Amino acid sequence: MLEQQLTPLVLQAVKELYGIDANEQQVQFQKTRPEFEGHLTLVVFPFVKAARKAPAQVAADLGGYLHSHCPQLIERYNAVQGFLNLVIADSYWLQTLQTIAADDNYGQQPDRHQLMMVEYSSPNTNKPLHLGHVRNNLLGASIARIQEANGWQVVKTNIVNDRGIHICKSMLAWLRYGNGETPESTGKKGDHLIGDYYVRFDKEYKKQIEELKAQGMDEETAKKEAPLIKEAQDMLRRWEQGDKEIRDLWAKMNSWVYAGFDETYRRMGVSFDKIYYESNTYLEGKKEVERGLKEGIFYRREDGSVWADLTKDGLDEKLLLRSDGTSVYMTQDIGTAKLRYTDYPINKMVYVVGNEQEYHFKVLSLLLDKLGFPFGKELVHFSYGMVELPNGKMKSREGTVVDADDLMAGMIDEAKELSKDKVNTLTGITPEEADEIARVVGMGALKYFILKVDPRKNMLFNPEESIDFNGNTGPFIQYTYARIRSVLRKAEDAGEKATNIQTIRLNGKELALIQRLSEFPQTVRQAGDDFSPAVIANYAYALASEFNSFYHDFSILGEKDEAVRSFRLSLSGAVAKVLRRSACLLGIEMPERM
RNA sequence: GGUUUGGUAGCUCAGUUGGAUAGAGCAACAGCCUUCUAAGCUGUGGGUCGCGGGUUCGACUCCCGCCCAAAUCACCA
Repeated sequence: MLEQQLTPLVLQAVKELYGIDANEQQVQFQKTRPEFEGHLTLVVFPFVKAARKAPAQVAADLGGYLHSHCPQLIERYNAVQGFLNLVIADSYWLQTLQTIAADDNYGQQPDRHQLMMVEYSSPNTNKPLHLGHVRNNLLGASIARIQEANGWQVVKTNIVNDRGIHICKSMLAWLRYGNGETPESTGKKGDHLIGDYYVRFDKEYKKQIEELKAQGMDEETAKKEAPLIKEAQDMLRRWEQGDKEIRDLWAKMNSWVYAGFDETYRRMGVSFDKIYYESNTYLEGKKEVERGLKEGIFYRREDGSVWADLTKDGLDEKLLLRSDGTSVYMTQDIGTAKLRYTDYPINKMVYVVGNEQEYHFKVLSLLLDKLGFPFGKELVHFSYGMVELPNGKMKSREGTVVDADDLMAGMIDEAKELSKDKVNTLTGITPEEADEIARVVGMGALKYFILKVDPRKNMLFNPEESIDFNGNTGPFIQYTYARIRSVLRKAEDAGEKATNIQTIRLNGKELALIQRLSEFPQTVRQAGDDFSPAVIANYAYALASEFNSFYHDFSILGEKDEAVRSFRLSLSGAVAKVLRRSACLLGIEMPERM
């Protein structure tokens, strides 16, 4: 890398010119701002005091030194105040492009020989996926790809919350009001069908509460005493006891939901290597808690409930088993962790879970550590922000959720509508291809929209305003790619070749593109270190944007000079490759035409 | 109340160990298709970087105080 090449020379320069023993930290390079001439800028302020000279003088001195010691690399320089702008020779950039073009895995970091498990999605089985899950799934899938690019071996996992009071509510409502409806009989996706009964339960439950209140009961008591909730709780108890009738119903309804989820995951383009079910892990969690109890890590209260005392760690006391012996969320997570580490040699565990659960994961980390799991302390809670609607948070019971299936279908419809005139002008296009383009572009718009924002921040989604297809969007990047592909196809037809050209003069836009391309590996590393697909999205946008500007100003195939034409083909090919790779890290597909 | 996170253009967002005159997109306005795909390109307007102090050659960035918003502190998940 350029900076690494120049740093020792700068250290040598300050030593010789001023007698300063500087360290690498003080050698600060940054990309030259567009309003100045140059590509790389050395910030000389760190040396100004010790040099006892004006900043502009130091910059000029260092410029002269670097230029005379490395004329083949540094063609010119200019000093503006404390900034030394270096003009790097074309030959360096041409060589850089050559290296990039020849590398089929450009950006891929060396193998770490370590395994990272990424948990994401983690749905409840009582309702369909909504926009919040979409953010989770897209982030999880993207992070998995980004960490693979950073040399990790990645196992994607999903913990399905398939048991508990929530699913009992749906089951009960279905038994009472369902008349034996099935996905087949209604033509509804299974997850939506179950979700409808979850909503139905809530409606009837509220009705009962109101009736009880009308009879003079206070709200708190009414919520506990309503027959429906008591029945649901009874159902949960029977489930835990293994009541065959309840278990059969539960299995049937969950299977409907899974078929629905599979469909949604498929459309979303996310997948898992291993799926865990809470109904299988909660007992394991209980065992671990019992062990902790025996070993004196936890304690039992008089009512029989089991607790962990975390006051010494600056946290509170945490419940692990209820007084009736049933498990809570934490118990289940402990069990799931145990099973996972028996199944895989995990070096790092990552949980993609919303920031509302930060406290939970702080506690989980501590508890796993206390229980003697080596991975406890280092678990990563990849905590992302909520998706908010203009009038606040989404609430499934209040019907203010944006459904995942509806959202995806809407995006694809919109892409189809928008592209109708355009796509039909493409030669030899079939209706199937046109549909496929609409699907890829619609999903690309949705994915980019969600992934381009910093995961840690809450983000706003306004259902009234459609997601853009112009500007800083997924389709912008896809379109740039499709245009390049079109040019490359034409070049191939004409027998044009991208060859290794080392002798031409570069224009500013070509040079900016090569420099941008050269930043890809560090961008991948940063995205991995920060767990941020947004870093990749921003990079891809900058690259596409710069290419479009170049494409507008210069002809590739129409260029008279054969060497330049060949170089531009090579450059365009490299841009397409890196755009594709970036999009892939985001889980965005690229159309060959659009 | 404690803890955590955030507050940048009308709106949605970038701004990576502190660096030059804080950037994009959308929306508005004005241009550019007989030339490799106009989902594109070029330009104009739009800012007290929540407020006030401090640290220093230099602060959107670091520190302190305050204001606002969100999350969390459950025998919920």
